[in-house]
Amino acid sequence: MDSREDLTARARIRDAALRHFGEHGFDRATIRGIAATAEVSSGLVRHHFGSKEALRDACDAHLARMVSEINDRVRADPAPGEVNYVSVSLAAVGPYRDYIRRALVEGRAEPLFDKVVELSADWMAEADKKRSDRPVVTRQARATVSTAMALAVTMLHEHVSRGLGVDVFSPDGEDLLARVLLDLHSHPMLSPDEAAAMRARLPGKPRKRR
Amino acid sequence: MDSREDLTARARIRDAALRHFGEHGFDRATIRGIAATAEVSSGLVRHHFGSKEALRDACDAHLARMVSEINDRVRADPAPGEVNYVSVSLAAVGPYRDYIRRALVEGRAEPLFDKVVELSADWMAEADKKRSDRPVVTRQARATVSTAMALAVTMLHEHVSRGLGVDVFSPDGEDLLARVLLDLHSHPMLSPDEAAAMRARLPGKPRKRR
DNA sequence: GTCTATATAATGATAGAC
DNA sequence: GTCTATCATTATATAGAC
Repeated sequence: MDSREDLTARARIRDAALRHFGEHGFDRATIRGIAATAEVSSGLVRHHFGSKEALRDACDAHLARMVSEINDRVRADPAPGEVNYVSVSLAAVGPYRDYIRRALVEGRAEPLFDKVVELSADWMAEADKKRSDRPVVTRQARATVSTAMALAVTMLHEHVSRGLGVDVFSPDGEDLLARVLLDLHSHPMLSPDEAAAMRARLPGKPRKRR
Repeated sequence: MDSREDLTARARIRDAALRHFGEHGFDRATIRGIAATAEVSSGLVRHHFGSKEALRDACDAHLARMVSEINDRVRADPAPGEVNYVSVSLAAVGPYRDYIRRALVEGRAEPLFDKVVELSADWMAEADKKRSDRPVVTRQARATVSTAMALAVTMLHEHVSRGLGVDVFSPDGEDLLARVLLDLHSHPMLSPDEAAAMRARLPGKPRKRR
């Protein structure tokens, strides 16, 4: 959260909003509470942002900017074939995790999701080179679903933590999670033959690549 | 939603609450709105459930009962090696999709999640028989993460729909999604060697199975 | 840019009649 | 079991002073 104490009031309000929205959700969070955290009056919040909705929009926009920067940094980074492209992004985005989680399930923060899909597609393009059979669906489609799956653990972290017996955001949890993901990602649920058979049994007419 | 018109007022309120909570979220949903949908007075809601929170608890409990029934039905069903165990559950639970989605991301509806994990673990036990190498993590752990991933598309359906270019809950979307999942599940992201190499590079000390 | 004070509107909870 | 009426709280939005 920019960690400096001498931020403009506007920035302090925005950061406070990010925290409150993340912690309590948009509805439960109050302008007064945000103002208190930012150490300003509720009137000033209105002066700068106009309304609660607009304040949320400002939060989304700020996050999108940040994600763009992270995106560039990850791309520049030479770390090859890292499955953890999502973990990396999420780590960088750490303090905003709660906010992002809520935003995503509410269908907001589109630029954020789409950036991660791009990243995933890049990685997948590499993997596709080693692949013998031609994919039956576009890379974009596979990257999208793959991204959703990669975000699932974060989205459902309470349940995953319960199932794993350890908080997934703790060091132990991260370690265990990494091992689980490694196992899952190296052991396909279906053989190519099984997949083909199931695909043949699909109700819809055979369709074009989309 | 039990679809009968002649339900007890209590049941009508509960069903209306399920819809309102799902559509608008718990905070935004109002007792008055729920009462209106159920065609009763707001006073009666209080009479039957005491408070908004208690009403939500009743919704969760009702859903848990339903899921248990679905669970039993799926288990009894001879459909073998169906990847779609989640789709099946979700289809049966269709009208409550929005409610479930919100409940899950808020860390609620534990019994629901845990039941699906059980189902997933059962299916995985079958798959493990065909497996040569010994998994490095418990089946419970793998089933948990796997379940979270399987639920991801539902959780993030707006974003997935946007990425796919088609509503995932439409017939076309379901068809495309099925093909994507088939492709993803039959093409591991990592080879066993790669996975082993990455596991070796993991920071934590090698750990016991958990 | 920043504050205080107030208007206005909803909502959850409650009490009590039928 | 069901309703009407009302209270008390809380939050956003607003207006205007410094």
